[in-house]
Amino acid sequence: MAQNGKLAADLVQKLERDIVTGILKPGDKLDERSLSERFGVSRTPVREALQTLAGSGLVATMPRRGTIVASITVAELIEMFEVMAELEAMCARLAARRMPRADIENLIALSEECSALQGHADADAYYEANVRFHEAIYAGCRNSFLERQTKNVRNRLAPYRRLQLHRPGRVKKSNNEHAEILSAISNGEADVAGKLMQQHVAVQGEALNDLLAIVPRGYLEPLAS
Amino acid sequence: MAQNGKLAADLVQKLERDIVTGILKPGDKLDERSLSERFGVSRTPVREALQTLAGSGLVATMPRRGTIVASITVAELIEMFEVMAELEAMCARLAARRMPRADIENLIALSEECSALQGHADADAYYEANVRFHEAIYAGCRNSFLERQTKNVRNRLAPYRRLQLHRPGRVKKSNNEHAEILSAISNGEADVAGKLMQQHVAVQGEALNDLLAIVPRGYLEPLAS
DNA sequence: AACGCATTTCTGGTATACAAAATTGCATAG
DNA sequence: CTATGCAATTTTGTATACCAGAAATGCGTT
Repeated sequence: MAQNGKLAADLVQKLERDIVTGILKPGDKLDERSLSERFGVSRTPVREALQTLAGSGLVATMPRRGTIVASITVAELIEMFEVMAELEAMCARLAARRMPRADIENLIALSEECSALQGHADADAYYEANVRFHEAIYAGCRNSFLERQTKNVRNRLAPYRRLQLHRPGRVKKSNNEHAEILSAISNGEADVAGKLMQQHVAVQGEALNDLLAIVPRGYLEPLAS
Repeated sequence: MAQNGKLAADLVQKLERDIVTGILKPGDKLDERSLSERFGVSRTPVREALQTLAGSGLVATMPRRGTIVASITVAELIEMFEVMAELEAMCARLAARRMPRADIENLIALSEECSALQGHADADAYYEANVRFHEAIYAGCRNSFLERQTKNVRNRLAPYRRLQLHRPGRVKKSNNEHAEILSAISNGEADVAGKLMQQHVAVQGEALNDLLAIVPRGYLEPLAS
């Protein structure tokens, strides 16, 4: 997609990984000089990388004020989850119609992987398995543009989605929903799969309040923006 | 969003406009030096601008091979229209639920503007009115993230959508569909509005063949990519 | 002691210079 | 006459130097 030079491309990947995995948190400052020293390159590729990341929305740069890991407002968080739910629903609908049998078998395996990690102490392990399950469905929609678009929004929401796991009972409920979605896809029930996925991903009602309650300070912009 | 320096931001706007309005066509080469001379700036802001445009997908840059106005494959074209239809459908669904009365009045005016330009000689005039009608619905969904996302995909499809108008009979059919969509939104029938919009935007069956038939060479990448 | 203004310093924005890679054209050989 | 390979030129990628604007700090005044 956004192919820059080799150095810049490397930086994009590294920074992206650090943001998505939570090493870099929303609001963290990304100083050009320190980054260039840390990676042993000049400021130019660093700027190109930040530019690319700004394009995909993972970082925000204010003119003359520097670049930070994107932190969003509560309103944007709600908006993005609303869109995310609908994008994933579309993936599920299309997957129900298009996913080959072999890939569905694989999806079953990924679902079982999630179940196996249900009570696991390491929340990250479940998170990763969960990501693989969802990505398998993205791939199943057989629309690589939709797949990229969906992954992009998911990346931007990653810091916030990660928080949801820590809510007690969430993992078990999530697994049950996976099973239902899987069944709908397997039976080719497109609309059912879409609706279930939409509800699975959407954050509404109490769940939204719970999420907002555990978002650390700095993850969200103050109201005065 | 992607706030770069003043010069770069200007360039982004200008180039974006030229691409969306068709002055720059898919496959056109964007030489850094000529652009910098033409706009009277150095290569740095030009590169930043191209970087940003690459992020939004309007241009494609291959390492050491330069930047061109993005030209897509037939497969991508189909994929993008599929997603576009669904994004606009979501806008319409939400607009049916959330659009204030005053804005609906405005939407009616825009619809009439489209109708008035139906037989007009200047196809571009209708195209612009059509864009305003659709954008009013994007705004009506009251989800600015969805609005941005939808506009982004529409921009990328602009060079191809523009071609559709030239198909005889299309404009009249389009106007009838507008009226139906408008009515559904006005009555708060979310699912109906969504379904109608999805069908209005989707390019399928014969319409797809017609579109592909009039796409000029260079607008689509050769199969060997 | 506190508030406001000026100066300094730090960081981002722009320009330019340099290096590396790719394309193109010419020359030579088959 | 054509094809292949080498060289020259063009163009991108990276580094560095310079400039401008914003934040921070310190001094003076009230």
